[in-house]
Amino acid sequence: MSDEPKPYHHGDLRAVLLHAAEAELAERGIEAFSLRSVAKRAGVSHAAPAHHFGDAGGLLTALAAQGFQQFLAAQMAREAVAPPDPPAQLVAAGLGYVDFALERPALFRLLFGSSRPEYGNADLLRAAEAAYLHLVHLVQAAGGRTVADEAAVWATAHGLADLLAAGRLRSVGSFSAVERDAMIRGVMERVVPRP
Amino acid sequence: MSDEPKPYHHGDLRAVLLHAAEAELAERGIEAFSLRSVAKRAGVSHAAPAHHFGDAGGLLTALAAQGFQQFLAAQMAREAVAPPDPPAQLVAAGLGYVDFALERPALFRLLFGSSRPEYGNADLLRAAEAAYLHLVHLVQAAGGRTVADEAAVWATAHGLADLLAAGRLRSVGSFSAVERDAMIRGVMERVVPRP
DNA sequence: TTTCCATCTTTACACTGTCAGGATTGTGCC
DNA sequence: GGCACAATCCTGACAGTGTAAAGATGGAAA
Repeated sequence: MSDEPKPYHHGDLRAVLLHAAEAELAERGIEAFSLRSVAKRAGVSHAAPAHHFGDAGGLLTALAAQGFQQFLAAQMAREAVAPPDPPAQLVAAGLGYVDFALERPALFRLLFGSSRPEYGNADLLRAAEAAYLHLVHLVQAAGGRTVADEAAVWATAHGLADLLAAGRLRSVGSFSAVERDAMIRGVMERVVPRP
Repeated sequence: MSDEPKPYHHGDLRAVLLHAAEAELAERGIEAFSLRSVAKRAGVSHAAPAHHFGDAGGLLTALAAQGFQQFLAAQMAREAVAPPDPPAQLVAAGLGYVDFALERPALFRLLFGSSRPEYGNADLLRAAEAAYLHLVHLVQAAGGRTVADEAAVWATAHGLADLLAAGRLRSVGSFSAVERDAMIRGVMERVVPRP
């Protein structure tokens, strides 16, 4: 943005590339994602990303790791303004799950619907594991004990997020944000564990 | 397979290309899907598909339209061997939904997690609409009346299918097929409309 | 048989990711 | 301060991709 034309060693190229990559992902979608476009947007040569991320998969892996942290943050933001009882916290996590998918659909698709990130990467594994453990913790706090308890909550939130982000749930297309939230709450409450 | 080397006008190139495309999709995934590889597998020049499908998106669109029909058939196969009461039919549809995702994960991802097919295409719209209407019909037959009823069933089945096909539900990784079916049944029964 | 047209091939071009080698700049050591 | 070294970035090249244009082939209608 405010950089003067000093090509070499501008310090935080790695962060700039990650930012440019997410913008490219949001604008062109994951299908047309191009490493050269990212480099061009960052104002750098087409081979510069290789030094920081290895290859295109490495860049998308780093972006996914960062994305999982933001994904978890979106859930926690909803939990922070929800009643403290475990069922309400679980419903709030579902709302945050959908928030993230609707606000950043391309990134959401990178996290859950793409095989380009290398899921053996330590950073990505750690970030994804944190999001997973957070969900498991919420389910257990609400009294969930079985695999079905965990799967029901996760699958329902994930299905709502994926279908809404893709615009497939046509009946919800005309909903306002509050109507949509109310619907999500209603659905999530059906799968929250009941002791 | 049993074709003799008669290059020109071998009759059913369109069907052969669709078959090759699905095989390529299953083997290399949607990320590495290549039109030239499909043509090579079909034993034809790399520009031959253009005449039948226009461009790569056209081929994937036709593949998706065919895929939605098979997707609906997988649900109906489960319904055919289930009790005839509406709730059981709805649970069976969910099992078929997951069956399809597990047996053809790349195709499932093409249908629900890709923007490459052209969803304005008439054939694709018709096939997707048929699958959607079938679900809506089952929900209504079971007593569902609200948007939440429809969304709960669809999202849960879709979430289970997507997460299982991606291998994300680690707790289910060690399950046998019957154990997995039992878990899916248990989850689906929580969101089936109850009058 | 002759003409026409759908089908398929060949050729070409721009774009992509990746690699090798060269240019530039900051940094530790004397 | 001056210098070798390493980190960083650029240039150039290559194989592979999708797509368009133009030519080749063979079936079908006249």
